[in-house]
Amino acid sequence: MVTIKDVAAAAGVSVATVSRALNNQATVDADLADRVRVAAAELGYRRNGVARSLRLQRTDVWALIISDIANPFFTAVARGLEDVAQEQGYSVVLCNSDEDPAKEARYLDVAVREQVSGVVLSPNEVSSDISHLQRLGVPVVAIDRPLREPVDSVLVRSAAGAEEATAHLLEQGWRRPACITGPESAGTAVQRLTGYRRAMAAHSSRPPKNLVRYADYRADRAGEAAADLLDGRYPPDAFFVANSEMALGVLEELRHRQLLPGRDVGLVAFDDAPWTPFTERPLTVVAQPAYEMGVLAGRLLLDRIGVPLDAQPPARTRRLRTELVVRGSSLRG
Amino acid sequence: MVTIKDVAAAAGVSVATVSRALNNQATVDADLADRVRVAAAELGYRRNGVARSLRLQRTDVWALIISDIANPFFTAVARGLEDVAQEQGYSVVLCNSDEDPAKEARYLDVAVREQVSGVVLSPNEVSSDISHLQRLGVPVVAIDRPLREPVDSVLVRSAAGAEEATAHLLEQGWRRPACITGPESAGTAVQRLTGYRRAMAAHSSRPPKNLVRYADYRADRAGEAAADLLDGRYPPDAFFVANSEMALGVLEELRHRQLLPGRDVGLVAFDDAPWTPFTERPLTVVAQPAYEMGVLAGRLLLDRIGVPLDAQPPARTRRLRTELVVRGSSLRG
DNA sequence: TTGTAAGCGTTATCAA
DNA sequence: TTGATAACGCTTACAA
Repeated sequence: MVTIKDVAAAAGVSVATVSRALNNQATVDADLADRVRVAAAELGYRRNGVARSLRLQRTDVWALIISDIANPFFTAVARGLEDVAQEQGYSVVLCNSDEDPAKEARYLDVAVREQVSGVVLSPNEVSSDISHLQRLGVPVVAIDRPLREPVDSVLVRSAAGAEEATAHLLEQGWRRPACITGPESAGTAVQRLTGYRRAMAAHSSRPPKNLVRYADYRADRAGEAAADLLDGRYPPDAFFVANSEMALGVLEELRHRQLLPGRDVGLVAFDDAPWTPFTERPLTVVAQPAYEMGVLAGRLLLDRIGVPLDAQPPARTRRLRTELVVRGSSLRG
Repeated sequence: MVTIKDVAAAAGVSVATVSRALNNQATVDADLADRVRVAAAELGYRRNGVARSLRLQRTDVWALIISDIANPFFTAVARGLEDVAQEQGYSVVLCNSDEDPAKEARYLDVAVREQVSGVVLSPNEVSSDISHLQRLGVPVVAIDRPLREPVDSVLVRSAAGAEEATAHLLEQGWRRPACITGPESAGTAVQRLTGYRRAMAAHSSRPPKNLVRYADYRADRAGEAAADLLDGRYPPDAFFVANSEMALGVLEELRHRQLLPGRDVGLVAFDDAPWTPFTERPLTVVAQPAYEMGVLAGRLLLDRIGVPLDAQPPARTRRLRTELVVRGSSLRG
């Protein structure tokens, strides 16, 4: 490995001068600086980031810990965050907790150990433990899902979006829309259910019962939930599904039963995805500004990095609006 | 920050003993080890991975640098790699090069600087520069796309898969299947085109011309390519598309023209995705064993990590078979 | 079995 | 403006 020492020897200067030259410090003579840069290039020197981090007690790395890498929502968030990061000289490393609290804890630990300078987290549970990061003063931004701890958060108005979606189904004339939501431990799942319930209550003083199922945000469990609902005593005639991945499971079950969305049943999914316009009946969705959320999270991080603990602003929460995109699957006939 | 020194003081031992105890070395007295562990837990000590890496000249981190995070193929690869890594005590950090050679170079540099102990890369170009990693003895595995340098590789039999897909279209009675492939710089794009050409040549001694377009593996460019083909003098009656993301662009263009796959045109995409069974006519695809590829890449990495340079095996290439999954979009009528 | 101390590669302080 | 040197937190000879 070529170290700063080798460069110093080659350029005939001290290691201190090399360090200063390579970090573009103004106090170094232009000629010397050139000589150093030439020597570094010739030797193929690359700064050892580990040593640098140890000395500086910080890195130029942010961690983005997401709960499902296969979910296009999170990949769009990642893009947004990364664009802000790159612009400011940070790198983003992505960690996939896979909806598994143990994996999430592992990656939070990695973030501490590797001294990342900021963490964006979509917590699996509102109770996820970020105390260690907080104690070290590493800024944390919760994204998509709320955290019990008071930290900066970028959320969507889930309840409002869910309410709008459910109201839309009712307006279309569907009588018994069911709700398939995520796990009870996820704040978003609860909020989307709340929105659904609000719309149902607003539409009728005695809303139908037993039309709610908790799945785990995964396709197959959502398919089972749909089957269970359809086999019930008073089956639903429409579905509000709390994310697009679960919509795939529901679509499979409906196809299996030869029920066509937009004709035999109504269907709206929370969360857009690239494929949603191309299902047999294009899918009506509640779109989230995922990319913007990533950008916003990055900005919140930047606001805190390098700011002393006593000058940190209080925790801020940004709640972004969703947009109902009506396509075919929610219409009647 | 709580350091090993604080733990030593609290436990009344030396830092060396703390280090040994926390690394489960056999040579340390059981009682003492317990005392150390208790002290560490009470103080909330976490080992500083940066300092450790500097001393050991290695980390427990692998980098996976992929060319498109929104592509489900790569997310499945990531899952496979991660499962192997976790099992062996490594963490995987994901970097998204976004089909941009500059970003890729940036992340390769980050990998060097941060001293990751292994890199899995889906190169944007066959000429991607990994020389620095090689010089340092950091094992590299190329995945999905070949690299000019001799490194371990996990590829699929792209040409064979493409040939099978195209032959299937021809067998179904489509006369003029077009090929929309990826950028010329990507090895996979070239191979898939080769397979297409092979099938066309095998089927007819004078295969139709001007039916090939290079897009960049992105949906919108593929849509434009489809439009261009359909507006040509002798338009195609079927499409072989080199990945599933581009299939979305083609689907959009077809819908725009009210052409239904499986009735008015034939359509096969290389690369499966979760949504492919749910398009208006379920999409026929060439499925790749993405998860297994990730697992394999991890195993190849493990074979080299910690092995001295002179004991390293020669570069190995694994070529995995694809599977043609016939659904509706390639059928006729 | 335990402790002392050197050293990983860098940056920052201080003196020249 | 430059150089010598200490320090970041850890692991590991080597000594006791």
